Amino acid sequence: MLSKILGTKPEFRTKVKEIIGDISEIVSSINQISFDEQKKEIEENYPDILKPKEKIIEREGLPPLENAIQGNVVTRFPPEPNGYPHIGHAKAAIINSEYAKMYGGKCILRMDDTNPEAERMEYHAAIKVGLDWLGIDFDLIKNTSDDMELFYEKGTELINAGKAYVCTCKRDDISKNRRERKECKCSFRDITQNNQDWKKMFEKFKPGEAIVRFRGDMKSDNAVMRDPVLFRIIDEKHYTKGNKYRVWPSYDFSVAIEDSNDGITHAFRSKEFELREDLINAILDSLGLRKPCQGFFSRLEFKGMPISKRVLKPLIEEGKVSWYDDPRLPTLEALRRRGIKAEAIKKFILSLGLTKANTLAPFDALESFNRKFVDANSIRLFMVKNPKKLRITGLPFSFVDIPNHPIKDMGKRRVEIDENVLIDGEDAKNIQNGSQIRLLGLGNVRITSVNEVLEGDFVKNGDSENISKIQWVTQKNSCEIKLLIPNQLFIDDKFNEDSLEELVVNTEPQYLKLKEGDEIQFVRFGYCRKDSQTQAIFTHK
RNA sequence: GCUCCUGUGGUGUAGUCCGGCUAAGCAUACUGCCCUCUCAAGGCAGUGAUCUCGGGUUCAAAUCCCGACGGGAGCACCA
Repeated sequence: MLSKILGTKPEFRTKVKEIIGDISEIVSSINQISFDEQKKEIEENYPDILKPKEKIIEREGLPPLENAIQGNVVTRFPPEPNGYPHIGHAKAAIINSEYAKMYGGKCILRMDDTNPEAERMEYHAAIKVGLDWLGIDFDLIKNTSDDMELFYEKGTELINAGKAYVCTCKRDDISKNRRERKECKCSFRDITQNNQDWKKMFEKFKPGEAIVRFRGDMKSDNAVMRDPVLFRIIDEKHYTKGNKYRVWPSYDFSVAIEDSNDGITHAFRSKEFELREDLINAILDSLGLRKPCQGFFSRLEFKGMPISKRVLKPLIEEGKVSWYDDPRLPTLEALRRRGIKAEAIKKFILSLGLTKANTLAPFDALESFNRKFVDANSIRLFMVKNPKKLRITGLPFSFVDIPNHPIKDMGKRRVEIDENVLIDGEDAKNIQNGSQIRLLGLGNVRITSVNEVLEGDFVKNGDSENISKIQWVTQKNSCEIKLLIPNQLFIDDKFNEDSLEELVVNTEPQYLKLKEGDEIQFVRFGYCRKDSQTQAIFTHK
């Protein structure tokens, strides 16, 4: 009661002590009155109270950005072309591009390709295809490696300012010193010496012999601040730049420079980069460059659907999973092939919000969004598993026209029929002799025999209430296809041997007329996507 | 081990910064009803959280403070 008053009338908050007495007096006097009388009093004089509460209007999309000016927001998505894009990439790309859209700004796609050992054109292309499919438009597409001269220039600047130095220590010693928070001897070399060594890195030094380190703080609690690497030597051929460069900037350095240089105002990336925020700011501060606002979000993974290359690669090598587009995987290609729509992914990801709490989303949340997109456009087709023969006598017609969709006008299809049809084995089990069944779109049949082949008589104008209604296909014209049903890949960290069911099923000849990639709903079974003339993949119920 | 992040119904989240009009909104899942020649979609209703736990501050705490516990990440010449 008190809270209610203070909430509505904040001006009373300073006089809490006085009010508190008044309220308890009033409340106790009201409590003297019986409930019915109270109710009557309210109904007569204060009917407003009885009205249901207004629904709180839910905020659409992402939470507002700090320091954002309409029209001036620039975001970016910087994937490394070292693997196939997956749902995690989608999250980063969608969040960044949505923010740009929200504020009428721009979004940049920047291929973060500064490790020639890992990058490949194949991945670069796959990322582009994936983003294209997601329907994300970028205002600018570039590669980090396009700015190598800029990195060298800024690196030189840091060395000349005494804010970076060349370190020639062994790798193990460097990490030992980091752990012990000790400076190494290279840290004390003068600027002239550093400049000479810096030049030598482009020619004389071998990979691993020298690196450029940022002068951070070896005593810092944040381990990434302990004189991190800015440049290292890699002689591997780069997939677009060839052998033009061999001194490559590290992630922290290139991101800092690029974000600042590209005019990025807001940079969102996943949580594992959180410790780098201080470093990036420190680098930009020591160069006197503008800093973007950084934001972080949790990684997105589905239960039992690993994203990491470390897990996926062996599965592919061992043949446990066919390829990166295997419908059990969370890669964009696999999701697409399985029948998940880009719009559904987008809605789903936005529904997860910008939390930093670990998210292990259940796949059914995505399915639910997808179902809404897919339902209206999916042609309904009959399909039977474990077919059981049914012979119908007294069939009065040789074809039926069946609507392609129960609500939406998607036309009808003509199905030629004769007395021999197939029904689903599961349905056949439940049929009793003498009972009636309804063959959807056809009519009722009274079962007269339940032997190896079911037999029945056609019933004209049969009642459809309280009768099981089942799908069917003809024996003569039905087509056999393979149906792939993806299940959870891992159960409790162990590969699920039954993660991909393969069924041979019979469906209508209409299937062959559909385009590859069309989403269909096999009636009473679920949504599936046509993968080829001979194969369909189960999307979800 | 050290450092950082995080903890709201079965699940995913909103609210937490600036304590009060909310014993907590939405989605999903589940249940029931309506619609229906599908076990889909759509419509309606319902179950379900004392906001990880324990202290503290306050007239008032999911919201602030302290502590514990659980989960995750970083400690690479990968990004």
